[in-house]
Amino acid sequence: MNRISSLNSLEMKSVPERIADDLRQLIVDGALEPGQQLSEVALANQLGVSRSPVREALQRLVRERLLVASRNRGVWVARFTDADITEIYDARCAIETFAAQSIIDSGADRIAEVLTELRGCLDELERALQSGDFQKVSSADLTFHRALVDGARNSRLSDAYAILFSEALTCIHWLEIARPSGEELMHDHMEFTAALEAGDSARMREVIRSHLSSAARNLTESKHGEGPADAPSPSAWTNGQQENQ
Amino acid sequence: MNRISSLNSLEMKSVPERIADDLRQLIVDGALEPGQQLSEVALANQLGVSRSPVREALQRLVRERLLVASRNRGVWVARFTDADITEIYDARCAIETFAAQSIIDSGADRIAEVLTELRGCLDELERALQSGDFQKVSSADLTFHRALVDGARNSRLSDAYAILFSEALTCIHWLEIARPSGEELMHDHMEFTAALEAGDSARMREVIRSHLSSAARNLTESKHGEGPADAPSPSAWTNGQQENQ
DNA sequence: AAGTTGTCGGTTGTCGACAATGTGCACCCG
DNA sequence: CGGGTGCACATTGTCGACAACCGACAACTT
Repeated sequence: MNRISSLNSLEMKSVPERIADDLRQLIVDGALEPGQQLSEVALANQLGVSRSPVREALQRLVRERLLVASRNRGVWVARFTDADITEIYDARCAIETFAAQSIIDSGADRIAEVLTELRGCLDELERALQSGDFQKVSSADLTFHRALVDGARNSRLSDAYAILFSEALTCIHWLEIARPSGEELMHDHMEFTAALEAGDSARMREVIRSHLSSAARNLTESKHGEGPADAPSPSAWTNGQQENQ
Repeated sequence: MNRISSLNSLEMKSVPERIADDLRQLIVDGALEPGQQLSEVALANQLGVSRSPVREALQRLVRERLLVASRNRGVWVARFTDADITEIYDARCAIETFAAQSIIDSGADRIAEVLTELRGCLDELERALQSGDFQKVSSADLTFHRALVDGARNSRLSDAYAILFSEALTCIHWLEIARPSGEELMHDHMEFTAALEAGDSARMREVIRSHLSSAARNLTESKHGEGPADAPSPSAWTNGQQENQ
């Protein structure tokens, strides 16, 4: 990246986008409690901008399901249920499985290309595990899975996957017990790489399914009783109506 | 549904949501040309509201990829390339395949349930084909595929699929040549049902893959030279930077 | 006392005006 | 005549203020 393009990229992001990115990071890192209400005016004052860009950022996060909105009432940090966790990991499974198949179908060159990426991520993951920094481990895990999905060269799937991963990370950070052991993590990811290297679709499917379903099970099994007390979260819709906004 | 709840549902949707729904319908139906610019002020005046709700609606459609935005320049109706069509149908394939697998794994009861739905959609599709109304055929086709995906009981996948189908319909309406023959359509959808009834995952995968890839091929093969002349569409980004907003 | 209705605080929803930005064109200079 | 510069226009981006709305509590009625 040369000097000019790096200069451009400084102001590339719009204000709402930067606000959304910051808030997303706060939620994913667990700095904002599930069920906590966010006020447009409060955020606007805090950030020194008007409500418009804040509002736009919040709407984005609502669409990413990290926030829940109730019309004329407010927005709250999403509280993920077991059903949500199952949905998220099932959806991740759908995308990863297809991505793997797609890569395998793309021929040996593409496979080799992705394998190189994946092995780099694997090294990084090992270093992160040895450092014991959970933040780094999450990040390396994300990078690995994204590398796999991005290997399918499908921006729509990549975008959808990014959102799902944010949700998953949020769940993980609030259910700290659910951290998988380092050995299991390394083992699973090496299985990924091996199955891809072998070009074995069926095995790949099984590896992905098993990895994600065990991860989901870890999350749903840990009784998340340590969550914050029931905040005045959006608990008031009378019928089957979905959340609005 | 009693009289009162039907009254409630009149004002259930927010203004931005209704605007987005209307615009989406216009785009999907082909009433708005690809590459055509949409002005916030013009739409606001036309609808008798201010720019705020219009702006929010446009942002939603941008996120659904039916519109393309360029900061401080405007928004345009998306122009789908062959690469887009491939992406869209690949992504649909990913979701439908997983949904089918998920339904099959849910056991005989769920399968029977979905089969009932699907057979209803099949009847409707046949009626639509006999009527020769392409609008109805599209709608019946949509209902069928949505019934399959919704059968997986995964709201995240269902939402993602809805967006993909809108994109696909938009492509179809602008490439009218690409309409599949009625026989092929009925045949494919009956194959779906049969494979699901048999609970045969591998066959289901193959049926979905084949149906969607042939549909995508129809779209990409028809040289879409009949599209509108090059509008001043967003063609001005200097480097690999994605579209913004 | 139970149910209904009125009021109130707080939040978002909408609006019109202004500022900032990017584009295209005419102009100027070499 | 070509390349760069500055201007003018159109569009979005942002702002502050007001209106509409929802939920909760209190007062009222029966």
